[in-house]
Amino acid sequence: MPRPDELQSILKHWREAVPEDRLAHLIRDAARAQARALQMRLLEHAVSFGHWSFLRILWEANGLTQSELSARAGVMEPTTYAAVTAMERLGLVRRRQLSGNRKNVHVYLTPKGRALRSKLIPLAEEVNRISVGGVSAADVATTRRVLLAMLDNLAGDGAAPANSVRRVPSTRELSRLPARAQQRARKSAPA
Amino acid sequence: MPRPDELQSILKHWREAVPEDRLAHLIRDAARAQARALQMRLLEHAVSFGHWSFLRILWEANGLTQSELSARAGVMEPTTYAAVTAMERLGLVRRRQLSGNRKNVHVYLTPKGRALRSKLIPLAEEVNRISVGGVSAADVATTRRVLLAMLDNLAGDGAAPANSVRRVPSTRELSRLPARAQQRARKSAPA
DNA sequence: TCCGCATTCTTAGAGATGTAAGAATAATTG
DNA sequence: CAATTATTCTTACATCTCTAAGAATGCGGA
Repeated sequence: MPRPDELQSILKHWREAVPEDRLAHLIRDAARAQARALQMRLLEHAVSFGHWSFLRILWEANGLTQSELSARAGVMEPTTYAAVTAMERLGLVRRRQLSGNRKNVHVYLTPKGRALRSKLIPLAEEVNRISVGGVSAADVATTRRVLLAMLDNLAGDGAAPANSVRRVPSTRELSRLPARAQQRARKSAPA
Repeated sequence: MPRPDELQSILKHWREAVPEDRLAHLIRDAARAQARALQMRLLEHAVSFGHWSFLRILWEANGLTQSELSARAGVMEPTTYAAVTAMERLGLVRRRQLSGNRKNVHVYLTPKGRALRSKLIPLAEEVNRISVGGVSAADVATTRRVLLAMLDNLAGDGAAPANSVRRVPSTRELSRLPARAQQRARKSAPA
């Protein structure tokens, strides 16, 4: 989440040196800028950016299970678990199990969680309005279409080039060295 | 970093329910999909996605200080510090102080770090090629222009609506409750 | 010149997210 | 029906990034 002055610097970077394939980088920067803009606004309502995505799903589909929530949010279950736990502590949602199934945990909005909707949605709309200010609707539509196409193109990736495994190669595998080292460093000065 | 099957589900979501202002969400998903595609390829060379951005900067400007690196990467200094430490441990870079200044720490690529360039750049180009497959150059250009405009629009944000402070309102401030709780939970079952 | 402020690096710790693995429960099938 | 398999939640731990604060160093004005 870069700060405003750094955004300026990033902008400068984009205006000056835009070689060739930097589209991916641009997308990343734009995503971060938007996330930051929204987060600043959400914080005034004591909602973190992480919770926003889950709240938004629940406003549309209250009572989903945690795994359904995970799928819709596009994150793994531990992420959802942590977020739901935090939101429950903040009184925004409640876990409940329905009779007949002791495995599934359904997540329900509390009145407080539901009430946030009318406050938070306008903030997202404001950020959107600011973002696309001065951009024609046609260009926004094109951008949307291109991003969708990219998502489509990349969704097939991962199955991939046949010449190697390349199937979610367990992040650890090779980062084990630095991991261990960091851990060692941390533990060498505990209390 | 969602998995391929989840990407499918995300895609479906975008094709079916695309209400109004979801552009921000789309940008986020696209950024994640691209990051993931690149990361999978980088891992085969023992490079994490986090290191990639720093390496790329150093290939263009070897010997920057850590704070210069931070500015160019658009991240805070602790992030850079951690990444440089990890990369140093992996033998990709070396910290060095120039005589005349004992404060600034310059970061230099090792031969190993430099050699990665010719291996890694093609991977990024491949991801880019896959991403924009089937999209016209004109549409890509439009997308680039729109994203740049968005970045521009959002860069001014943060100074903001005059009716409230809204100046990087210290992420902690309100998330203090859940934070404490998590900490408590973690410490209640240590060794 | 020297003192105070600014810069730079570093440390501490929180939060989001991921992978891996465990436990409980449901579903399926021989 | 019982045993195996799959699903769901949970825990553990790693990584990346941030904010906050400390320490060392450099710099500029009284």
